[in-house]
Amino acid sequence: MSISQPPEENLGVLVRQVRDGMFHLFEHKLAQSGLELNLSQYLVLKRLAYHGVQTATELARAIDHDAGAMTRLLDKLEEKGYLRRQPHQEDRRALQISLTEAGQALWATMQACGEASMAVAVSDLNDAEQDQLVSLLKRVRNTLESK
Amino acid sequence: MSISQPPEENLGVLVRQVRDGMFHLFEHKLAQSGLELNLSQYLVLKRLAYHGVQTATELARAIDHDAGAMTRLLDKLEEKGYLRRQPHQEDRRALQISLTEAGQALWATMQACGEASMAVAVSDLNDAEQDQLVSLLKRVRNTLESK
DNA sequence: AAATGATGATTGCTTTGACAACTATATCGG
DNA sequence: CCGATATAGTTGTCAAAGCAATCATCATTT
Repeated sequence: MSISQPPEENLGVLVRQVRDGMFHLFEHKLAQSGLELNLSQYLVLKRLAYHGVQTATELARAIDHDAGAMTRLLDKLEEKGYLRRQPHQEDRRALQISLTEAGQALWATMQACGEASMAVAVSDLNDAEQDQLVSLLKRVRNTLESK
Repeated sequence: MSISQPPEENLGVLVRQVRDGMFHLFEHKLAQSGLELNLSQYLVLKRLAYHGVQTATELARAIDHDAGAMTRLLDKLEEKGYLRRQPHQEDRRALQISLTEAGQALWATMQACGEASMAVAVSDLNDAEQDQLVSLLKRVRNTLESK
């Protein structure tokens, strides 16, 4: 069966390698652009750019992070002036986190890095193959998240 | 184009989710079996089980780890009695690392965890689809590692 | 309305892994 | 053979992320 034949070419190893490869490529591109940010911070900005105001919990879930890690990640981005924390209107426990002007400007640059990295990663696949890959990965992800 | 249409369904996010999903499932299965080991340690044992004696550098490269991280990882596994470090015969800088009896016994148990996790992950794909997925991922990986 | 339990955010603690500096040994150019 | 350089492994330091505990607030139940 397809699961465990070759010593180090199985699905688990491959997914890991691809993930790490994309990760390194992306962080390299960020550094090249003079941006001192990491992937997690990028994902938070992306989420805010696409979904507008969010709570810390929403952000944590979106990027699959611990709440404590999110607090500290937000500290850094707020400190650098890319986002602001405001009290939530209806829930006094929660925050309303949004991008500042600087954050929105930053997002444009980072988005370019993200798209460039992705383009490199899939440069050997045609459109149909890309769709196929995405479709297969979605099914695996859905299987996994349904435990 | 297929790269960046849906907000959070692109290849990068998916690879990340699948990798994390498989990772958590596997570590959960290890814990269930009463094994206090993590994925990296598993990968080292796997490498030793399949390739016999290895140097620390070979192991580090095999699991894509820093040399310093490898030293400490080996410390833990040696301390628990799963492997031994012996001086290399031809190169006095290097080590010959091999599994102990306990390490080989442990490997059998861990292998079962690994295969069970993998089986869950791909349970929604038929054999042809699994091969397709592996093939596409290999191409992406090869593209990435050729920079 | 009070009590109980759930949720949002923060903080302290720990583990993991990267990076850099260092030592010892090996290899290569002259 | 000798000096320069590269490689193997170890160690110190750091940042990122997970977990547990805490506090405040919300929701539910009676």
